[in-house]
Amino acid sequence: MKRTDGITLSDLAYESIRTTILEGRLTPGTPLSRRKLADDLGMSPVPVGDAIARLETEGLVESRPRAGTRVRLATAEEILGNYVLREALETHSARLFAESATTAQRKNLLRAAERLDLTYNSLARMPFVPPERGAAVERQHMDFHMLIARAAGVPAFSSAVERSLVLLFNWLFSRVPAFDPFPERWHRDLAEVLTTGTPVEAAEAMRIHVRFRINEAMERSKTIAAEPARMLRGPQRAKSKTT
Amino acid sequence: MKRTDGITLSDLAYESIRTTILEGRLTPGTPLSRRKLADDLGMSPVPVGDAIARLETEGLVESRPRAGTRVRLATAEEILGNYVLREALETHSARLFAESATTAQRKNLLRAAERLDLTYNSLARMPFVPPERGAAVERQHMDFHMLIARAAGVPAFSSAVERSLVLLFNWLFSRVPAFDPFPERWHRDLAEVLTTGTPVEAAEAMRIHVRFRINEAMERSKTIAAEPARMLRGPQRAKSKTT
DNA sequence: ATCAGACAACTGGTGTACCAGTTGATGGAG
DNA sequence: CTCCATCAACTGGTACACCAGTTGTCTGAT
Repeated sequence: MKRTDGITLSDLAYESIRTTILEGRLTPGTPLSRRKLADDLGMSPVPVGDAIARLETEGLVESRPRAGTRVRLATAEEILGNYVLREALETHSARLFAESATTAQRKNLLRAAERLDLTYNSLARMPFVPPERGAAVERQHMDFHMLIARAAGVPAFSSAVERSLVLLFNWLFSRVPAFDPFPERWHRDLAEVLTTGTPVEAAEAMRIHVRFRINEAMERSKTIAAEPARMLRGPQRAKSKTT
Repeated sequence: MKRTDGITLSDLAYESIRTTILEGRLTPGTPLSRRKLADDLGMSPVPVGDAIARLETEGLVESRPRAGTRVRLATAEEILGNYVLREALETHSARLFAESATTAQRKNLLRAAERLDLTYNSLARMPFVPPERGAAVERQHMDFHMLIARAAGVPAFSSAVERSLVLLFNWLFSRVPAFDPFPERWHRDLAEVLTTGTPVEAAEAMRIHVRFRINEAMERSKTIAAEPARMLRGPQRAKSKTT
């Protein structure tokens, strides 16, 4: 997984592009030119192409062989599929946390939950949420979940959780304006079960948490499906000649 | 994830190398030369390097920047970490199967379980298991688990399960001689719970199944840890000069 | 004004060349 | 005989060049 040795240019390009996308500074649909990126990063197109290939397997980017590469927004099916995956990973994550998190980790989680709920509640009171603010809070939300996943101390596991979350939150915060109201103590209640409940209770609490988001996301996807398609994929040419 | 368009040479190389490893025809420790592979496949080293990079993120291959690439055997920690991931994925897989598999899928699973147990039992009676045979049965075992995972019909999910299984079974069937005795009806019993039990029962049955393998694998890793290291990683040079 | 057709610019994929770093064998010193 | 410094051969990473395919625009006919 991780290069044990010094980092390569390809790694550098990968990290750079990835964080740029994750921070929302590169919105879905934006075309990415291998050569342009190479110029910006001061390297040749080859390592950039390598990095893009990696991002493609992560689903963050879509590249059609000779027609360009763009930042990708997952399809509704994909998000749904990803949720299935996420339910598997996060319920287990919650179970492990309840089983074996240290007291320090539990305290930490409770604090993070409190902060997160505060943020969401303040957002809910705002008439309009600027995009950067929305992206920032989704990132905070993601960090909350990663706090739980990382507590197990198993990199293979937490990185799998991360991949799943990245796909989702990238999708979520690409369409920030409408924040569905969250329950006032949504994350605090969850954190409380995780820190004081049994592993099974923790897993079930997380399952409910995740499913709440599924429904919300699918609800949104309906509104979305029709409208931004034109922006995301370039027009398809039918065919050339009849003869 | 999947190239929507026609396949590239890089894809071809990836598939080729991957299946070769998975079928056990390329055992861990085998050095892979980008150029040699390129010659064999009739292409240039570039797409091969691309393929190798992808295999590296999967953990099937390890490449040190200018010192060669070899087929990789996961470390014991990694296998343990992977098992955590697998427990998450497979218990959910079992739950989903119990919830929503069709009757055809259920029948299919029962039949596969029967065949698999038969194979394992016949293997257990053999005084010596030839490596190819061992690899073949592990592949059959993997197919059994994939049958469950694929029933959900969610590619993102089943491919995650597959990645996890690949890492594990690649490890398992690289060391075939010692087959721990499995319970006579090990998989048949599991399949029965999955097809007739409640989702929760199915998940728990799978959890036990997976944990059985964890213990077995960790037991083995002790015997292994000391011995094959020399074969897997080349000797490290200390340093050059004292001056 | 509309639209089919053509075209120039650009895209990603790949072949070739080159580089610095690593390796394992070799040969000489003790 | 043992050991270590040396070195030729090979490795993966990267740059550069080139290609076929796609795109969006611009043109000219209707």
